Amino acid sequence: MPGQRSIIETEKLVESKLGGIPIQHEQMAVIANIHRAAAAVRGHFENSVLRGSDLTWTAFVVLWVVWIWGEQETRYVAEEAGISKGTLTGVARTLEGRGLVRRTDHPSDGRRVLLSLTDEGEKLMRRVFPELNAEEAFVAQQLDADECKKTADALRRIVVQVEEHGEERRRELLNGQEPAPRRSGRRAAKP
Amino acid sequence: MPGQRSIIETEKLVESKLGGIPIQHEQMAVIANIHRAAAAVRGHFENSVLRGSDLTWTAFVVLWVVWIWGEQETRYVAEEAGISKGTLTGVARTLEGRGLVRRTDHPSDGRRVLLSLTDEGEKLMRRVFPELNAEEAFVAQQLDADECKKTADALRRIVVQVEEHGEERRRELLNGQEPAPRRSGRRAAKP
DNA sequence: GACGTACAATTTGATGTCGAACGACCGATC
DNA sequence: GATCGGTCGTTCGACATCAAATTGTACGTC
Repeated sequence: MPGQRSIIETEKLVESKLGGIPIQHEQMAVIANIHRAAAAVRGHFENSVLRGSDLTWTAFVVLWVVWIWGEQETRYVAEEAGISKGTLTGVARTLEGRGLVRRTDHPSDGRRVLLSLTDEGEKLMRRVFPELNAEEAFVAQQLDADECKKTADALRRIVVQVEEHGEERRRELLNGQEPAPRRSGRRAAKP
Repeated sequence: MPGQRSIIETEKLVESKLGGIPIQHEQMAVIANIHRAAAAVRGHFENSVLRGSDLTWTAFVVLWVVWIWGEQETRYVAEEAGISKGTLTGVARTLEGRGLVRRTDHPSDGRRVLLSLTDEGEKLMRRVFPELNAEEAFVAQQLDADECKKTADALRRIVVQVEEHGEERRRELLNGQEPAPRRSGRRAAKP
């Protein structure tokens, strides 16, 4: 999955494909590498420590959030885990089916649902998390502590940039037009 | 999606959850941020320039590979795009249905299939790629060229580490046991 | 208490995601 | 020219993924 082709060669081809339209090379490279790294790391985790417990990366992240922060409303879990609330419904169902999490009705608000770990879920996380952290150290082995910090900081600034200015940017790009609907997704019922 | 909670607070909780087992903090932070950044950037792309053409990020990457490198065997496209060959089959089917790519039998090897862009696919990429590159520049706006380079390099080293040593590492972790089967996936047919 | 607005999670439909099983095919060897 | 080990893309099953539609609840106002 690391570009089998050289970066230089790729950029030359991109230039020629576009016939002189200027390209932001450094930005293109850093964004491409973010995706490569995320996929490679996720794959390594799923095929090492998560495989034995039959967890996907997403399922692990959800468990992690509930483990660290305790019983939480589902929308906070979704936000912390970085997935949509619709996705969380499915993931929570899977985890509930395996006896790792529990759903509880909110004591005072009938709309809300709380997620918490079962004893088995707690036990699993106490075992799996240190193993996973060891793999985090493994994949980042070639970076010293300072490089880790600087890289983490740069990535955080990208996240902040999208969070703070992304929505406005998307509005500007649309320039007044209504956003195109997504092709997939639920259709309106006939009345 | 950026941790609503503070890093410091999170780390304290992790410590207490584990009761003294030491954790690699810098590595944990950089890996967490890689995933946050990848998800945020992908979401921004899909909701800005890709939305109008009804492309997912994966579909765009596949188109990009075929656009830049020309007609290619599917296994190379999958590798360059960073997805499994099974996934590529589905994505290529979708793109073929929209008239953006074409499948061609390999001239001398009946097992292989070649992917290439249709004229419509070419036209789409000439229009969409510069737009997407502009969004790459937008999300990386807070990083100067040098920071982009350093960050891209650090991420590349993580990818290389996993590619070069991941498989061996996973073997060591198993320590001679056969790997656990994945729960999902095709089952063997009855004989 | 009926009504309306707002917000919560779930459902839905199309698509992506993986690894393993599978069938078609290649090339070599006998 | 039959067999055999290996490779290629596809199929399969379980799951993840999103946004929009939907259902249900909360909490005002009248």
